[in-house]
Amino acid sequence: MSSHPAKQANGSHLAKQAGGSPLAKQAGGSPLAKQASGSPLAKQRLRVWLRLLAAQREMESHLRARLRKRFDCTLPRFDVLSALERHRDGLRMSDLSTKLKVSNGNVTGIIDRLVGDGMVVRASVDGDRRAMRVRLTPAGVIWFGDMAHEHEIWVDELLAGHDAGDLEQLIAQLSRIGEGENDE
Amino acid sequence: MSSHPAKQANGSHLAKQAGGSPLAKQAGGSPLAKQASGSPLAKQRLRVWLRLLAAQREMESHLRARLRKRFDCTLPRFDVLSALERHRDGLRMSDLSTKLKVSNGNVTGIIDRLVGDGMVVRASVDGDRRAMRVRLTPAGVIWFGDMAHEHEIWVDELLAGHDAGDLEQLIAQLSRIGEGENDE
DNA sequence: GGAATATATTTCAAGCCTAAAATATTGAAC
DNA sequence: GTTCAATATTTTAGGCTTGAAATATATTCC
Repeated sequence: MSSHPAKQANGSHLAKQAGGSPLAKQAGGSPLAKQASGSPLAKQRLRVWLRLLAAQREMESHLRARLRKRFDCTLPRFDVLSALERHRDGLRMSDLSTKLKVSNGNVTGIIDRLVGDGMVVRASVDGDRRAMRVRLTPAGVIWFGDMAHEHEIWVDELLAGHDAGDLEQLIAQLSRIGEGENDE
Repeated sequence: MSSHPAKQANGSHLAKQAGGSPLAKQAGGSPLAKQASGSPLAKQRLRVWLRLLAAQREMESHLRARLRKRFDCTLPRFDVLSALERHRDGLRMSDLSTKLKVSNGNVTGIIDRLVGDGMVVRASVDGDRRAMRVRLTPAGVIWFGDMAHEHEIWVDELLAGHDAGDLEQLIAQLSRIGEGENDE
């Protein structure tokens, strides 16, 4: 996951950018024209993307390690349980993949394992024999409750350096990235 | 990846309060007002984490799809090539895993495949027969150059809604998350 | 020099992930 | 009612990812 081009192979063989003026000439007509290619703003956006990625990885890696050591649970499993916790009446497989934004096949595998652990159950949906409704078991509810509690503390610690104002700024800026998407 | 506890079924055992956060007081009214969850600030931090995750996934998923369709390349491969592009004299396997923050075994597999594709080569390091120096091949340089160029445009598009001020804010806030880490 | 320890890399098992193909069922058009 | 497209899920193939164990080489300490 990620991508840091940061400084593309400029000076060598690739034609790439006229070379003279740093401000792109704005090749006008051609839709395939290099557009924003070397602009300072594009570079800054690239920097933001790399930072975003680094921050996400940093936090995810901490959370994954803790979840594993303390609860022998993975992040994907935690995510699924979390979604199910908010929908005690159950969710369909497709609801899960939509909410978590992962592929259908992926959800199938995660649910298989959670079923094997006795944390969730699959039930048929009446009126539609194609669909499956997935629910937390009582054990799943308890397990997730314990984990969620600690998880919140971990996140709080990881972002301890950010006060209310910082957080508000972040929410505002980050919310404009997926634009339109809104879980729940 | 990710994690949305959002509303854990707490109310039972563990005592709360995030150890590290000095600002985490303000739980408002009665002791009971602390409710089934942590302080409002902790909740807000959780919200930020979820947004961060959503934004990252959104961008990553777009970039991955484009990279695949246009260049038949994956993001991890792109990342490795990117690191190597910035170090034409080559990097050791361990340098790569450090820079990309992924495990050693992971890098081994990615490099194996890139070698198979003729985009990088492994050479022994003299003075240390344990180590391997990995370098881009000429074909790798060209391939990465092409991809990096488009990749920058894609990122530019994905963050088109953010102006210089927004970007500066984001960089400032995000930089304080990994705290201390700094690639290159 | 030789033993213990540390470093660099690979291998391994298990799980995550996607895109695409395969199944099964539903719903709509005819 | 049969055909055809859409929907819900699983399966499959290939690749990514981790943490831990295994190898091989270096270094340090005696």
